[in-house]
Amino acid sequence: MATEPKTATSAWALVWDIFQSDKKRRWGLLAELGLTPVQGMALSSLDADDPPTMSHLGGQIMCDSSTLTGVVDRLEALGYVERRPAPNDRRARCVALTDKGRALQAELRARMSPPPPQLEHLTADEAAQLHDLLATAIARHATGA
Amino acid sequence: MATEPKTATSAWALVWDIFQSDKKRRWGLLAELGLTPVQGMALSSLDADDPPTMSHLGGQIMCDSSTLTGVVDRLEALGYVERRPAPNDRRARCVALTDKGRALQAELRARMSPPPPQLEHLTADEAAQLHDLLATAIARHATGA
DNA sequence: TATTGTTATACTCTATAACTATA
DNA sequence: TATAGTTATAGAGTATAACAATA
Repeated sequence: MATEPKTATSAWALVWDIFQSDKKRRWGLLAELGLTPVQGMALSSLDADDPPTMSHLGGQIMCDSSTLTGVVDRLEALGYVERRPAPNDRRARCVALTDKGRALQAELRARMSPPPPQLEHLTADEAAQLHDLLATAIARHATGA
Repeated sequence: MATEPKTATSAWALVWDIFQSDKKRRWGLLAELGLTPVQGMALSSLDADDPPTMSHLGGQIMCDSSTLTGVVDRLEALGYVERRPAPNDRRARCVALTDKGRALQAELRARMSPPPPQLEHLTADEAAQLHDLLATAIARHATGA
């Protein structure tokens, strides 16, 4: 296009480009740990101090309850999580990390946290600006401002 | 954490949060159009003027050749693409959009392009700053600067 | 009656290995 | 020999419907 728009829409398109170009690295990391993408999402979203119920976890990772049954079955077979009765509802079951699962979660988070190479090319000031803009957007959205 | 870091890493974590919170909308859009996530990626990455070969398309959307065979089979059965012989290599086949596929691609791109609600809360100036920072990062990475 | 989770079923995605046709 | 694409096979993700236990 002749004139660059520079709107929220065009900025989002750039975010997409960066996300897409980083996909190979992320998938490779998961594969090295022997996890599928959904297993990685489930594992990294588990709160060690507050094990969610199946339905709560399903809501977090946008996963059907019948799908989640299979996913958690496999994570349990791998020894990363275990199902426990829920305290307040005898129908529900909580998904709790095992020690092995906690260790893998830490490893996963550590390896996933580095930004893609594009963002490494920003100066410290520029990175702080980027952080502030995003934090501002999120905060305004949260407060409905 | 007590002190906010404001680095490229923390900025990337915020991008993740926004991406995650927008997932439901994106998946819903695809479902409304009767497409799976991979089908959506394939369709939206096809260049109408320059149909890629199977292997080129597979590289773009990070998809194994045998997986892609099935994906393209289904897109072809739905009438969105058609396989054509490649001009220079009698082994290869190009994946070309049909008229129906071009229309769906336009619809898909139009519906996917709006930014998530968080970014709508930025002013025009802030959005332009965000665009510039991301464009700078991408440009420096591309030129190895 | 409604909700939580599982099972049954069917389809899609995914990768590995073997294969055909072409380079 | 190497590469492009398909097929066969097996496992994992996905959703719908039916179901049992509990709220």
